[in-house]
Amino acid sequence: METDRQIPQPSAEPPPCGAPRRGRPRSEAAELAICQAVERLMAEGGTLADLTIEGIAQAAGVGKATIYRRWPNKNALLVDVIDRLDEQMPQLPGTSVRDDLVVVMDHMRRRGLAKRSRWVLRMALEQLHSAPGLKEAYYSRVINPRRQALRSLVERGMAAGEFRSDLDSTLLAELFVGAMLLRTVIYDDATLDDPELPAMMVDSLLEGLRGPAHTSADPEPTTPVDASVSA
Amino acid sequence: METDRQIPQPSAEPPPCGAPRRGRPRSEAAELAICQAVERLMAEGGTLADLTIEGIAQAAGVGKATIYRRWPNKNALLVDVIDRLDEQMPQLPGTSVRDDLVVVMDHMRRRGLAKRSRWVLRMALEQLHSAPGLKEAYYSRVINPRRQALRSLVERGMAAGEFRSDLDSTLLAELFVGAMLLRTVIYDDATLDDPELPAMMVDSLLEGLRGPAHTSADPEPTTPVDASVSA
DNA sequence: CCGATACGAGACGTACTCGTATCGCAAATC
DNA sequence: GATTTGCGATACGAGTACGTCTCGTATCGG
Repeated sequence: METDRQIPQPSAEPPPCGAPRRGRPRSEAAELAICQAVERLMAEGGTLADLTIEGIAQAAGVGKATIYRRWPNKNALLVDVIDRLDEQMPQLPGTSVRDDLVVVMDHMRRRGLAKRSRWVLRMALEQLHSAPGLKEAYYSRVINPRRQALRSLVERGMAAGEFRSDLDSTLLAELFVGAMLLRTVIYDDATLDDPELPAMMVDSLLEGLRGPAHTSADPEPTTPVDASVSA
Repeated sequence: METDRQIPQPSAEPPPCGAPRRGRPRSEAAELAICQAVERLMAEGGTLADLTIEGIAQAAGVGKATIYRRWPNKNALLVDVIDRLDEQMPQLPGTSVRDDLVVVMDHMRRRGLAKRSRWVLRMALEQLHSAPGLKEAYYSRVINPRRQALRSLVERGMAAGEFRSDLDSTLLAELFVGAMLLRTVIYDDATLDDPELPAMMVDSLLEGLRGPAHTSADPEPTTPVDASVSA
């Protein structure tokens, strides 16, 4: 149990006020090289345990002491790197919310293809890869049977005419369960207590999420503010 | 010591055929206790690294040798436990595919509430907890800003009438991006190459996933059918 | 020039875990 | 009863990583 010791101040940001820092100043290049090395190693995949201090130091061409002079421990370094991540949002066209949404989701799609992004979540799942066979066992035993069963159910619905049949059954299944898995796995702060949630999700998806705007007359009193705030 | 004869296979399942197994037989209770201890420790959370052999042995009240007599290493034990998991599907009412789907998703919801289930995925995310602050930094820096931005976008669409406004904006946002996150994070074998995927997802969700079955005879595919189906 | 600090490199101690080996004892077959 | 195997407990070696410390060198202020 290592508690994060706060030794006086090996802090990342030495206070520029007060004494003008006698002696050799800290190399800004080293600090940059460390952070960039961490990001590079993150992009290469691997689990949290694979990100060793010595590996980071070597990748950055830096001694370990140079790292520990700036961050009290490995954890603080990683948190700091994550915190400095400049997660840029995609440029939204602003023509319609539907178009903006498509852009956002295409951004997600492309980032899903890139290794570097979503490292934290990917790292978590990559941990399964460090235990050979565990991932395969879990997927073949738990994940895939459920996917298959769900796909069969969806295909039954398509054959019965309850569901649209012009979409891929796999995609249709994912559209149905995606939000639920999101809540149960990733958004761990989201509430799951409402027993009406599944029915609401299914019926909303069946009915469609479109509003009345695509028709001409719309005397809706809610004053649609459609200012192009997409910046 | 002549090591040639002994122990070619410490396999988990000693072949019951052939010789009737001289000496003391293996305790079936020990095997059960081991598996149950693993499942219990899984339920308690923690990462893959927290599941140590000695911890398992102690939790099971068993010596380490008893474990290694049955499984060649820790990984095989875990894979075996995962593989023996009796993942039962929920009983489907079968009245309609929609009702079945609601049951399936409610099953997911309830399992999401239970700690024990989905251990492998949870364990992966729990790894973030082993690095204090990392999860918080990632969520506050990456996940939550995107959630917030997406929610603002959805609310803009609701205000503009493009989207339904009778649903919670958070839920609406999750319905839109759920499937995409599913593919980018969990279903890593799913393809993301199709650049039309986001538009197809968004438009399908807007249009609704219902088929023509609930009406008598109207196979028109494009006209949005708006039956009065209030939940 | 001098003290102070930073640098890269790497040795070092600590702690943890895996997987093996050993030690009495227990439970089965021969 | 002798032998063989399993049992829990635990010592052991090997490996890994963290975080500290030392060494010789480099760079700052004074």
